[in-house]
Amino acid sequence: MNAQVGEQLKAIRLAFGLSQRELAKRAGVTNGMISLIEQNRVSPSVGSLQKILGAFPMTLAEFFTRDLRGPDDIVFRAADLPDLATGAIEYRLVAATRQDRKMSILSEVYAAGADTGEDLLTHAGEEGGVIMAGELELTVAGKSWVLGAGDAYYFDSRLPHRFRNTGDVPARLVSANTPPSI
Amino acid sequence: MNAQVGEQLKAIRLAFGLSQRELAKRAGVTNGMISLIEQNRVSPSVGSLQKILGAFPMTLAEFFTRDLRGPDDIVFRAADLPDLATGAIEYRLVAATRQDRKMSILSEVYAAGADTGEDLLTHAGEEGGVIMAGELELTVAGKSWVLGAGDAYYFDSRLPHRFRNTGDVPARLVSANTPPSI
DNA sequence: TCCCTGTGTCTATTTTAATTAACAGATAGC
DNA sequence: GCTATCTGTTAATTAAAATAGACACAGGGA
Repeated sequence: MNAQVGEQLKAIRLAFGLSQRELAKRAGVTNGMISLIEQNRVSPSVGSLQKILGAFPMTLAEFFTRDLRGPDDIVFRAADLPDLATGAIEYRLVAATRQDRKMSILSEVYAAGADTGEDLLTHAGEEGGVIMAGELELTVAGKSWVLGAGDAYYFDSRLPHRFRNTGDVPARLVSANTPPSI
Repeated sequence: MNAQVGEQLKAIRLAFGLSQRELAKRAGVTNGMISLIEQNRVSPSVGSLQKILGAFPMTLAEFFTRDLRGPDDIVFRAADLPDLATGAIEYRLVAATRQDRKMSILSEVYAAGADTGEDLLTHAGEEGGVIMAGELELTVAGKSWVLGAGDAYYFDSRLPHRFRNTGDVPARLVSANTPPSI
């Protein structure tokens, strides 16, 4: 009789906005069983639990790891975003503490003249972003563009690339990359 | 009757160099039970499985995650970003034409009062974003927050969610989601 | 050879999980 | 108020998991 399983299942069910009967119907089990499990009055077989989780859908691995990563924060205040600054470039990572993120979202500020450097970046995955203010020069695979507010980019991160603020005011952008490179 | 559990337990037991009887003794269960589980002839209750794993020791989370260890355009000008607007919400998708994108990056503008609606959204994947201007109310799994410029969010897209501009000026944000939902 | 101790498997029994079908409380509509 | 429909809980029954104990096989020693 695992003391955690009941509370865990109930929390997930409520997060998905389902009633015991609704969940039971989708999972192909009885509502009574959901009730008993949530009260920790029975210890479901892993087969049954798997069947139930299938309704969300969610794997057993996700179920049992869910609260190991603490309460999954959803909202991150501007002041709380950790700054991974390297010199003249400010990188603020969204959901930095979240385990197993499928992507990284960054709020970036390039000071005037800031540059990722002559040694071009290459790494696995894809990345893209939208420029919010200022001017930013992007170089990918030998080509260069100057991007302004509202402009955007997207490319395969394996292509050698570089970002540089060629203007005289800070350049701001929001970028994302997957799988997470940070 | 989970087809994986038997093989998984057997592999771990052998990795620890234990016999069925030895494991059973340490776990406080019978050797016959270990035998039946390893043959997938029964689906152990999570309580029993937990008891057995306690002999290694190993958590349920570790048990179920163990084998989970397995010429495009680059720049898009603001004016060229296709607008997938639906009513009062403007969605501009970056790299819309790119094949097999691993994520979607969107530049969004919510007019005052704009709302994704009472029917909460749920879909596969993860999503996150950064608010650039205005105020936006985010509701996820029954909780609500009001986000301002610089604030950010990140959550599992399967959780029912909703965006709403509760302010009187347009709200701007950049969001990303993976795998692409658009 | 015989005995001992180890291995994993299997049957009959007991215990527990899961189902069925009912109950009581809350809410909405007539 | 009454009816309909939702919610979660629960007693009695059925189905399945867990136990106890026996079985067969293998490898060492004496």
